[in-house]
Amino acid sequence: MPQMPSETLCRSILEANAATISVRKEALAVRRLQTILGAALRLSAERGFHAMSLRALSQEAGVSMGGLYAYFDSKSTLLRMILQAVTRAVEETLAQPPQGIAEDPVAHLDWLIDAHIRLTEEMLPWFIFAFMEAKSFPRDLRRMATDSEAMTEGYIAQIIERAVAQGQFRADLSPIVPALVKPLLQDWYVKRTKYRRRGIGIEAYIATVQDSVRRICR
Amino acid sequence: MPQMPSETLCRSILEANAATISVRKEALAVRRLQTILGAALRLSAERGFHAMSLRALSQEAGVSMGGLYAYFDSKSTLLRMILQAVTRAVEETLAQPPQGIAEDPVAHLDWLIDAHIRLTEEMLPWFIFAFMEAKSFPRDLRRMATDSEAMTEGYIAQIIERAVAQGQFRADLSPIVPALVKPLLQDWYVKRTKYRRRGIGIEAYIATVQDSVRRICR
DNA sequence: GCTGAAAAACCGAACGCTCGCTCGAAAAGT
DNA sequence: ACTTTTCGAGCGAGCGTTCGGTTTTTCAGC
Repeated sequence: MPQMPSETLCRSILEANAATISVRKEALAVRRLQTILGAALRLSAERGFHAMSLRALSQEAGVSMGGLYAYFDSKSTLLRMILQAVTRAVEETLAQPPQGIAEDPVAHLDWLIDAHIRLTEEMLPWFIFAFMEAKSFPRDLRRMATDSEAMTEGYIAQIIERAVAQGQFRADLSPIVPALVKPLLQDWYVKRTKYRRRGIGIEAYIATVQDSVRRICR
Repeated sequence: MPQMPSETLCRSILEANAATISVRKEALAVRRLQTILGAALRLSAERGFHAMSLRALSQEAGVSMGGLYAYFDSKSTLLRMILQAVTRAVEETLAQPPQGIAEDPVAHLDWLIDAHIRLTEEMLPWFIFAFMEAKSFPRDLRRMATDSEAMTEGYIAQIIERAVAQGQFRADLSPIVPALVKPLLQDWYVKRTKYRRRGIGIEAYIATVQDSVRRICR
């Protein structure tokens, strides 16, 4: 299973949660976080986060029960860590389009589709986790997830608007269209098994989504 | 919250699970099933099926613990009941297109989109449940869910193929396109809250999806 | 229409088990 | 010697499930 530089990822998680993590040595903490979070994602993928017991996590990660609690103070904090990492990754990625691309809305839209799908590919287990678990948990976390989603849709809507203003997209476009792009991006990781089984690669998928969105809007 | 003739639905569930339901009087059993399943869907919507305790269900439904077990022999049987009802509803609906519509693939596709979205609207809590819970449970149930999804996609693929053969859709259509229609149908109930908040109605949503799919394919 | 006993439906305390979480002690690191 | 990290048995709570007893319904015989 492919993975983002999970060391970088875990280091930023460590920073964000320094208050609740009692291990002081950074290098050690980062390494441990990687194994713990990796194990948590693996087990959650099987039967869901709620069904994953901390005893099972302890065994899978090779860390004792007490050892786990040096890295989070409750199971739901563990959930929060993962969800925050995912939303942060999306925000950081989409906020940094390549120089000058914003001037050509159609190219910008193509880039956004490409960047989003590739990001979810790099962090596949993280995104699958976030998508599957976000619904069944505390208010504030659910808010965070929907806010993040709204942000993505906002980007898309802005780009489309600009394209309409420049006459590159048709003017009578339904205001619902920006909302329909997101599920097309998500399907790549939500139904990942299906696409893998059919031998559909990421390049072909990206190209199809880009082409479809352009056809809808033109 | 709107609902399908839940009496009819529960009657068919009763038939299908007659073996494990110990209550003999049909009218009574159907009524009770409605309240139990209704309560189960309501509670599951809050924090997920796994997080719903049977004690909470017992209270919400106004039926004792022992009383619940007259209608299912284990919590996962309850899950099976709901999932089966949903997949059956999809199968029955899509298998019965209006007379003669199959001859015009484009009209057929419009009808399928319309019928699918309206069905999920009628049975909203059921579909939300199936979508959110299907992943975290036994192999055979997951198979059932993915098979049902594959069936829907199969219908779509067939219709598109016919439209291509008749020259109504372009011949160089990506084979990925049929897969992309399903998430557009699903978004209506998966992100239902969002659309409700924005005041987007089912008619507008259906029209946008139909139009988008046609534009992708032409 | 009434009665009474058999059948059906219903109840909820109790059971065994697993859960998230704690904490005093052992081990490792410096 | 002292701080940091790791350990895992043990705690109370809550879970799904059971089952002996109670209530309600049914219906034959009068």
